Amino acid sequence: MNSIFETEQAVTSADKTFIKMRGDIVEGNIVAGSKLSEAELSTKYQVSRAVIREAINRLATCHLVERKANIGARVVGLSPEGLVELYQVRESLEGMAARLAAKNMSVDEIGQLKELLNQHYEKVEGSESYYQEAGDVDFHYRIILGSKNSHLISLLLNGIYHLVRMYRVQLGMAGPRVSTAFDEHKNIVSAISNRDEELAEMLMRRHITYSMRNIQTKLTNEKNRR
Amino acid sequence: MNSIFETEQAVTSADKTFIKMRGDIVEGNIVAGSKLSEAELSTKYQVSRAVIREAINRLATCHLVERKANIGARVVGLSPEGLVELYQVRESLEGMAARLAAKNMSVDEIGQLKELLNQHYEKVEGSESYYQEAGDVDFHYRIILGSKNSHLISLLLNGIYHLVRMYRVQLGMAGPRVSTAFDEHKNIVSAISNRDEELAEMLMRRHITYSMRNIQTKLTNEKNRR
DNA sequence: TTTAGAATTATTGTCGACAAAGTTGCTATT
DNA sequence: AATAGCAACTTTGTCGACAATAATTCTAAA
Repeated sequence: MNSIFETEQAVTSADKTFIKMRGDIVEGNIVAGSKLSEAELSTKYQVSRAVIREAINRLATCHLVERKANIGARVVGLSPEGLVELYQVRESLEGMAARLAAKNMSVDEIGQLKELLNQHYEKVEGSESYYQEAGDVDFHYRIILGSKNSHLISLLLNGIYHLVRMYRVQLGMAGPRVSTAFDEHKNIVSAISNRDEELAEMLMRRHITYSMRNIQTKLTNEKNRR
Repeated sequence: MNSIFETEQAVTSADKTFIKMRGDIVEGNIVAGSKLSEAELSTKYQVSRAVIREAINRLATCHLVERKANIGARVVGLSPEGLVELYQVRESLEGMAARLAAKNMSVDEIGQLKELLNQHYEKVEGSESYYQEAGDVDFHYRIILGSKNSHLISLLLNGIYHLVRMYRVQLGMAGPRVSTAFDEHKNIVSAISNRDEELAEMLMRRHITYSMRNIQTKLTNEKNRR
């Protein structure tokens, strides 16, 4: 899926089911806001209800579904408000991640990050609009991992990022903002390279804020079109 | 336990067991770093292994235990590094919470917050060293709730805060810093009251950083004493 | 016709048993 | 005596059945 790491190796049946379901939710195959029937899913994914229940619990910890006792689970709904809330958290956590990355990334890792940036540049130059998704995700992933803070990594990669992807995929975030985003990435790397924690955090926060505004614009345009 | 809200009403058996276990882990009745045997816990809490498993899963989402496939779960270990990582996340999230609280709290809520502060002041004046725990937690809770951001609230209250408490309880955080902290609280409320988002965030971040340094000091003193 | 209540149906929660994987300790060979 | 491999045992993972709770339907009274 995305280049660097397929870290999560599913060993147990619940693992696999969880990952499948998560994909189906993010991609919209299981529609946002819909109710999840354990029995139904059990036949659909060919596993017992026990593993479905475990999968649902894990999805709940990613904030991809919401569970209510004795009532059941529903897929989270997508809304402009939800998007804003999500990005506020993202801004906060990734800002900190950038700060810590500036502090904790090895020179080697920073070198690789610059290398990645060069690859992106070539893609942008060649105006292959490839860039957007995978590249951007890759960039952010490296910085998050560079923070070396396990809590942060877990919250972002196992939690928030799938919801972010869900918004991106289902609201069709392709859009421009490519070259702009590239410059922002470049400046962030520069700050990290200079070990300027403050600046790295600030730039990352701005970068994410801009990105949110970009999505919001599309969201409202989408609305007006109807 | 803490004054404002006993929001989490346990309806199902797994809920209750989860809450009991969480308490036992935070209090140290189940010792940090120890392995959790499902069978053992099953007899201890008088419920089936299924509900123990569910409870353990939820504990894992709070980062209170770590699960490995086909091997089992162990209670998280307490370490200086872990504490630092935890507080970095806390700084980031609660900073954002304070910022959003400055934006989103109603004048009424702000009034109540000031009221709370007055109560604390009386306690501090009368040199009842009551203050520390409950009061501080209460203060932070209100601001977090004041952010009106459901992700933030969930991450902090259902997640991080129990781990924070675990450190506090098990490393015996009583300590001074009472009057100092009180002034910091006052300034934060002041910033929120003035709707100064930037300042509120900055002050909250500092407040948490100081608090971490305070704990760290004790941790190292503790170490040297041995 | 509408609504309150009871009976029925469907869905989630809990349980004990079995399957699969991991761990430990023994045996045999070098 | 040390180690590799096998066997017994322990622990976690998965399953289907039953219990408890919520949703629905039907009936009866206003």
